[in-house]
Amino acid sequence: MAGRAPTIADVARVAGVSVPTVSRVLTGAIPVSAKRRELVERAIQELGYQPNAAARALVSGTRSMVAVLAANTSRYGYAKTVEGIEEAARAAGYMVVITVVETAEQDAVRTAVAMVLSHSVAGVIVLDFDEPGHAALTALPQSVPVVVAAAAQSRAIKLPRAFLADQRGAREATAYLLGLGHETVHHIALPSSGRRGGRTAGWSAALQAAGIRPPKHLTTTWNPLDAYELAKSLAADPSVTAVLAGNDEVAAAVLRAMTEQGRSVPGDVSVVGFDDQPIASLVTPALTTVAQDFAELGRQSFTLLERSINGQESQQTVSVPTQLIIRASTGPRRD
Amino acid sequence: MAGRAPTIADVARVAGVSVPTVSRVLTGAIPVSAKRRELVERAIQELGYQPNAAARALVSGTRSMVAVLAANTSRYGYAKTVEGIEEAARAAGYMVVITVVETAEQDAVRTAVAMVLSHSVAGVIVLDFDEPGHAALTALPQSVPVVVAAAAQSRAIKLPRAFLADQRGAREATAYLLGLGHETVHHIALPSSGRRGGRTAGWSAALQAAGIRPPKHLTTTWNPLDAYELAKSLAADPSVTAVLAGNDEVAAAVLRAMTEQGRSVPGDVSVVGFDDQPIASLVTPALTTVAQDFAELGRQSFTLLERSINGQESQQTVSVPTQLIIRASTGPRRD
DNA sequence: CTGAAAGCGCTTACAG
DNA sequence: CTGAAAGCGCTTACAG
Repeated sequence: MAGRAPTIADVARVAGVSVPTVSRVLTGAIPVSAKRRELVERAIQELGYQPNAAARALVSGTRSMVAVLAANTSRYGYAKTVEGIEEAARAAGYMVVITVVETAEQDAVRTAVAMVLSHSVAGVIVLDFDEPGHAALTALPQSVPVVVAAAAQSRAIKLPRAFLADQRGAREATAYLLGLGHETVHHIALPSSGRRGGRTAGWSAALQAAGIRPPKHLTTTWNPLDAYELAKSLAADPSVTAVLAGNDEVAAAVLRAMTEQGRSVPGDVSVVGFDDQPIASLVTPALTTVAQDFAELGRQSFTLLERSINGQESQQTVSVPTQLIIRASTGPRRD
Repeated sequence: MAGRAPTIADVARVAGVSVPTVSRVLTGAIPVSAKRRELVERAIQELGYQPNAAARALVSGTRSMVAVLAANTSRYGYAKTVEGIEEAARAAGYMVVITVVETAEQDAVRTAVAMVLSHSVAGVIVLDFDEPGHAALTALPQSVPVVVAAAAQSRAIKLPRAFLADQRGAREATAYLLGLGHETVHHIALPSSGRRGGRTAGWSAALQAAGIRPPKHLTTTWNPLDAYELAKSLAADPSVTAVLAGNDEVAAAVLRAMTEQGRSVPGDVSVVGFDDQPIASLVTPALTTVAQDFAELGRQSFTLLERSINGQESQQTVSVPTQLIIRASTGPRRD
């Protein structure tokens, strides 16, 4: 393309000072006379000089990138978390590099981790939302600061962690449904990284607290069509009057399956989603859902990482609350 | 954290060879005897050595990162495009670093561009979906390979470009609606980077080809609630019998506004979305929509970028086709 | 095929 | 406050 980018030596030459002097005005640590400082600044302007991050990282160990390791980057919760990380990182002067870990298989995990490690990042945030994410977590060496962003508390790993209080959210939503007079609440879970996701645990806890034996929960994939098939079996069962879905898409699938089966929502059955995606208020009926602030999860994760990078250990775990948003898909049990 | 990462010098020492020899087995360009190669490989294994990408980039100019500049990373089309880019980049051995350009204001744009430039990336892909993206495009210097991923053809900028054939998709969808007997088609557009987005242009062209004067189109924001407000005004107008929405979320808003107004879909009004997000088949009625393959757009963009990086200029523009998916939200005009 | 030397663009002690 | 020197971890000619 065009000529090579200007270097610090070019700036020094134009400004008529030494290379270290330019470096000093750049880093700002060591004092430089006002006169030379101005000369240097002018030269930088004139040449459109940009410091070379690679050289800088090489010599000073100053890292200006953080990596995020995730199994996916486009699904709502994942994308929003990445967005929050990027926002906080950018505000702090870091760039974010993303690497997806497609599966939990050793090869995929190793390749991803090796890539990240070779790029001398300041730290890495792992989206421990699923098996691949969790596998990546365990494959990371101690040599780099790591924080985990999780969709649930749990896991014994000793690492700073930000998590969504989805267990509590599920408990509250379930209790709310029970309070509406439903005799039990059915649950369709999403695949998760734990033996049992936080939402499923919260749902189960709420039922048990009410003295109700949790019905067997169903587990679906990330493909809403699979959720739809599962939902049809629920729709065929007249004892099902309240459903807690793993996320809003699953909830939409339930809405549709119920409607097709001639069961009205919320007249015959109440449905609660998870996430509060933008579409949640637009489906018919508008979805009651447990709002999760993924962007905040991302921001908090970065804050934790920044602390770790700076050697401040401080608070190890931060929880991001959920909020039950009641709309039109839930109502009292009809006798 | 732990001790410093092993360097090429450590590997050389353990293997009992010189540093350049290690480098040679690493890069693979220059032949090395089988014996030493094996010694080196064993040492690499033993030490868990990872080449330092910064040092490598510094000396050889070998870049292993590509940047994506975008106004947003979490909305469906944006996130899917990034996903496609990441997938293709990873397969080719590149990492992707993302930077969001929040607004088209000079400050935001400059900061983002400077960040990217200082990180010696091999190239950059700009998501020219909106004003900030477009501003970033014009702020990028000639010194780095750039390709544009766009939601529409257009723009005179002389750069390799992959674009979604959304103009054609909108034209087909509009013609389909007209073929159903609707006298005209109304349109709610999303904000776009052009004076007039591809979808709007395609819609307008189809109407004109049929000798129909396009009604004034409405423009909404990315917030589905705004689309919902707009949709209410359309719902109140009995002459509206067919609506082409800017994307599936807008279409969901239209569905809801119509239903609330007592106008049935598709009995009274037909609605077509754009994107075919997973939720499209789950809303009620299932949405007829123009499917757009954003992931493919991302992959194609990367392929173009890779060519540019390797100095092969070849084909400058690639178009990713859309596909009209007919479901239940559209039907013949009822008299 | 292999090693000693030079150098990528920067920052950090070291002497003034 | 400032410049000459050394060195970060690598790769690329240069000589063998």
